[in-house]
Amino acid sequence: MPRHNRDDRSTTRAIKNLILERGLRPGDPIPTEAELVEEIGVSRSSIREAVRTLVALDILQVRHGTGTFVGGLSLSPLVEGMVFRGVLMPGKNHQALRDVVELRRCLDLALEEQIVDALHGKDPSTLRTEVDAMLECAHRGDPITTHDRRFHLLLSECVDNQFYAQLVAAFWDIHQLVAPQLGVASTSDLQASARAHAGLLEAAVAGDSQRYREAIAAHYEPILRSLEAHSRA
Amino acid sequence: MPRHNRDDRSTTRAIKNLILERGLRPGDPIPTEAELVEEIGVSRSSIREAVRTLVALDILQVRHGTGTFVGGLSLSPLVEGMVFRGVLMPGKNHQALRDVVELRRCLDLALEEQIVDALHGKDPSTLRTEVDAMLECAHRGDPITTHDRRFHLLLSECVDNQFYAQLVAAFWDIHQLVAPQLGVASTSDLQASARAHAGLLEAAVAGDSQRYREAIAAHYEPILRSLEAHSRA
DNA sequence: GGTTATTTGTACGTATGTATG
DNA sequence: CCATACATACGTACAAATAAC
Repeated sequence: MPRHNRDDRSTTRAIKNLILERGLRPGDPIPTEAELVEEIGVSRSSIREAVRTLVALDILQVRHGTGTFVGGLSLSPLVEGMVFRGVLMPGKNHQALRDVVELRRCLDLALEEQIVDALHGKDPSTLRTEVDAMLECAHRGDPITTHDRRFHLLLSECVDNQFYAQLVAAFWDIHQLVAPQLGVASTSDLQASARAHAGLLEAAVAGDSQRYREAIAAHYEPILRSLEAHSRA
Repeated sequence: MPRHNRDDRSTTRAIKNLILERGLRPGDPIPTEAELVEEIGVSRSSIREAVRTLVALDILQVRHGTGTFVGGLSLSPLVEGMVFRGVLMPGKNHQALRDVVELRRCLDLALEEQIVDALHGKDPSTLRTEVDAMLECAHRGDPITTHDRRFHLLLSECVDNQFYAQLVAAFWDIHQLVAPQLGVASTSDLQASARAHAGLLEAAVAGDSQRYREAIAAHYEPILRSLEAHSRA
């Protein structure tokens, strides 16, 4: 009496259905592998392969020796895939990275109005803190990556769209993971970048849309220039 | 002499490195499982679990009885993850789907200039064909999904950004896969949607940015209205 | 068209590493 | 430190799909 599980798609479906039927939420534990074997009716190998698939999609998380849990449903698979694309296809001079940066810039411009509206006359201390830290780091020649990321994350939260915030984080991660191929940024680039972030915040709290759009251009100028330089090489 | 492969991360890395070192491209075959066992030095189970991970990310593709190949590096993992998010988190009235649609609209508006520039005075037959087919289908009350998708794909190719085109395709797929929860669209909605696409094309070939932006609004109006209706329910 | 070799899919058993109490 | 529960890894055998002869 052979089974007809063509591939692991049916097993992954079964696990996803199990999550839905029981109303599990991110962080909740799912049955152990042995229990899944019984409930779904396939071998342990198949369960494990299906779990791998769902872990890759951040639908599940596995803690060795502890158990398996519902994942964060983040955009991490997007990041991993795009990073690999970036290193696999360096053709046409980092076209993949350029595409990501261009799209980041487009989205920033498209949501300028919402962000300026949200920040006009506010000057939240969280954003200010990150900007000050960036200026300080750049002055010392230290990398500003952690503050840079937090700044953009905080900024993205001004828009009432969780998907947008996740995309911003994903784009930032992709950029950061692929950028090392371009070589390290100079101290002057660091300082210019820090000042660009300061300019973004200033313009937003001032409610100056025009200046905010110019600050976006200033923010991406060193990155795109670096990409241009590598295009000619 | 125990091995120190902590998890499948090292095995997936090994396979990815293999692809990079040999300069393989999407569609190229990679070694068989048995060969990978020898070359990487882990068991077949581990190889298979790593392959599952990479298949989920569309870095690999497996054909039963034939072999394993480099995948299309598409955004399919983004689609699968977001779709599951949409069905798992119906809270706040389809917030996830609304976020995706809103972002689609933002991107369309942000790239309006590039698309209008590319199409001004052109009126390409490929786009015209899809629009005519949509109008015809809507008139008969048939779904316009396939032509709708092709139209947006063709439109996205006017922008010189492969990532944008992939995102458009992914957003469309997410929308299409989650939307059935909202119930079927009426015939009048279908016809309105078909006319909206026609309006997009007309405005673009006329080089009329203002009208194009209005057409974008008309395009998303029925969708957002449907989402609103379900929010109040 | 049928046979066979190749390759992936499934199942099972066993031993080991890891976290919890 | 020990015992328990769980995930990790390995090896083997067989089933199913595909391709080539």
